[in-house]
Amino acid sequence: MKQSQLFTKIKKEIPSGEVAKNAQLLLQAGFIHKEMAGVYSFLPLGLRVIEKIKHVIRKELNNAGCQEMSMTSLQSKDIWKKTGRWSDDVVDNCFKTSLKNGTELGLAFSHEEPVAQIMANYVHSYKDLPFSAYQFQTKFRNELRAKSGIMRGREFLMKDLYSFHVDKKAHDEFYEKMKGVYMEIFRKLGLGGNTYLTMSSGVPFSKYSFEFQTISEAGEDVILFDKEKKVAINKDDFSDEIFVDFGLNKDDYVFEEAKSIEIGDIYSLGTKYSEAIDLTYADAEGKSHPVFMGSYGIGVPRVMGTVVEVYNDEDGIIWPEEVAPFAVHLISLCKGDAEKGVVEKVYKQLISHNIDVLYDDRSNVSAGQKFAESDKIGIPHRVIMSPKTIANNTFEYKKRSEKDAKYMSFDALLRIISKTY
RNA sequence: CGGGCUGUAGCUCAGUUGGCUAGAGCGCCUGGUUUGGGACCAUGAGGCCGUGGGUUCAAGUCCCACCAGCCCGACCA
Repeated sequence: MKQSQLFTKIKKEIPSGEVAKNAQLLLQAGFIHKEMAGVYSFLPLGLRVIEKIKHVIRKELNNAGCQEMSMTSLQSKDIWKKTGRWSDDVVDNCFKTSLKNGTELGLAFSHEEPVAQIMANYVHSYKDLPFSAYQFQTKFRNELRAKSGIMRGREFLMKDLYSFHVDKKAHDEFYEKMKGVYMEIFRKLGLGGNTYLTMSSGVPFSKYSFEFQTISEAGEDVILFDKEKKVAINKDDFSDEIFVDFGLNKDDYVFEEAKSIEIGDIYSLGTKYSEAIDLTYADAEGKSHPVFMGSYGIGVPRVMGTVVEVYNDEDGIIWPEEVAPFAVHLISLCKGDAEKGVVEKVYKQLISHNIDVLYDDRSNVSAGQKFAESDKIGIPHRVIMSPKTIANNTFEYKKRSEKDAKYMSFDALLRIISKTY
């Protein structure tokens, strides 16, 4: 894409009214627009990042045999009444509205009930199990207080996966597998190094669950973790009891304490929802049993915000390659028509190699401004073309994460850039 | 939902004990000089001073209410 066509602009000042670093950097560089507290629109650059994150998640889940679907945000209160979650005393962050005729509706904050309701139409026999289905879908949560930029929104895109098994044993096997799948997702998203599978207290219907916590000062949680052994426990749940329950010896570990961001969670739901919704199957003897369920969430904007919190410097964002809005920022410092033509050709050549490239073709902007803005956007690879480099028949390449540039041939450049694509 | 802070130009902000026609920087328009780390000169446009009420000869400034934003706390399936 040509930068002259991009309607967003990079702002010089940090927007006021945001303390969260992720929101500051993303607003400043034109990735997002704030509609109201906790509600953000995604502009072209921001949407590209969202799509990249979705792509990584989708690929891993599909590989794991999960099926993608899409459920609705509008839900009738009846199914939530079945599980008691319509009551404000049970779930206090549900947005509620109504039809013209007065029928009450809720905006889905999660989809355990709807998905169980749907599956009740298709699951009748043990032969229909197991399976798992997920979606990327907007969730609405009436948080008492929005904070942390895009990391705790009132409206946000969530990947929610639900699993369906005949019994706990079959479920547990899948649950264990998902731990690995999730870690692989976060590794691919660039968060592997400082993300910990963390033991935590569960939802009311299972004593414990696991969270994926990324170490960051911007976090709202605190975990105790053993760096070497990769064991972590949410500070809220750190007790002798948890060690006993997991069969671990507390003395085997050296725990550090750090603030962290919960970027994912996986829950064993048991039969709570299937019993309430009447999602049952017949076993080989014809006896009826409730389906054993699990749910597995990743907040997509929260992952995006976390990446920004983890990867930035005083000049702006530094996107990991897997989630960067573009792979290459091609910056032209040329003014003459002939030289501009050369850059244009390189731009097209990169595209023909299937490389996402943002081409700063603006001719009325100073070099310094282009560099400063490029740093803010944070595209991992930068290629600079100037009359000098063209005359020398060389390409100037600089990584966003490094200070110094290198000069190389087009082929060498291509090798570096296309390594991850 | 409790406590605190803040709403003035597109953005970041200044605006004195209430006092004339509302200020700066950035951004934007126009013209010119520039071009390797947010260049410079000149010119111009741009305001319901969050909303409503009140006090006053006079309100951006004081008072009340409401709305919105931020922070701390509580909350976070």
